[in-house]
Amino acid sequence: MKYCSISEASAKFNIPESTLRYYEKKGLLPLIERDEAGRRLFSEDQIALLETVICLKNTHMPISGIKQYIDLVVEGDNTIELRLEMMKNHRQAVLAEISLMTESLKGIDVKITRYTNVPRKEK
Amino acid sequence: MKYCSISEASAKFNIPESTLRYYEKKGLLPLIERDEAGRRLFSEDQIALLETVICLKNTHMPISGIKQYIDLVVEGDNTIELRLEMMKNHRQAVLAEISLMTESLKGIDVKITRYTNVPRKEK
DNA sequence: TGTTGACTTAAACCATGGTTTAAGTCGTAT
DNA sequence: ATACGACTTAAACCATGGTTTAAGTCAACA
Repeated sequence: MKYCSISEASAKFNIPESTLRYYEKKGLLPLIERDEAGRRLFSEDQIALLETVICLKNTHMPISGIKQYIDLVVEGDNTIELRLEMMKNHRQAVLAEISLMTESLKGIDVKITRYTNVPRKEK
Repeated sequence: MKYCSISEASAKFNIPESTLRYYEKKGLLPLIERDEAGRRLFSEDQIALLETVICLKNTHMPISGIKQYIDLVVEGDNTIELRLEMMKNHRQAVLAEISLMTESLKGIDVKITRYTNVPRKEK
């Protein structure tokens, strides 16, 4: 296995090192190994987990929710049902949010149209 | 013109009264009239403006940005170009965010598929 | 050997977006 | 008259999601 340092992980995902440390402290990145000097070593599994964390973060799952999910992952295969439920629920929430944004975007487009077609002295 | 009270506005958009007061204080709802007793009166124009505020909020424009926009609206017709620019920029930001969410949703769907097809004792 | 750069920690700090509280003022129904 | 519900204010409070700071350790290079 290849390991990477915090600076490499930071560069890879374009996330500040401070944020990665914060995530670890919050339990989003458990089981991170250290070298003899106490420096974090991200295994490939950790990187994959980080990718999942980022995916959940991008879809606006709160940190507490991500932690719940990660805790289930760590707990092992007998939590797969629960994880499935979580992901299904989250999926619905994400779809709802995308719908709301898409709907609200229409209001913005109306303004763009209106402001574009303002033909001199007309409201 | 019809006017409505804060409780009516609150009910209409399903937004707490405290939030409406907060928005007014932040400059998102300027020029709100009062009755003799000092109570807010939302005119139809104010309600329309509030609808815009909500639309921008739903698409994650920060309060500072919404205030900028509202300030331009209040300033009058000579700011239409600027408003158009703002809305165009915001539109791009919203599209980018929707893209990111949609893309990240794929990662979630992969998990759902994986967890759904876990056929007994297989990783 | 010493100084530089990458890392560590805990704790303090910050911005954002509200929500809650406390104290008070009205208008109206009893 | 009074008591109730709807409203007002300013200020305090809160959660979320980080970021920054201060002080220290370590490896490697000059």
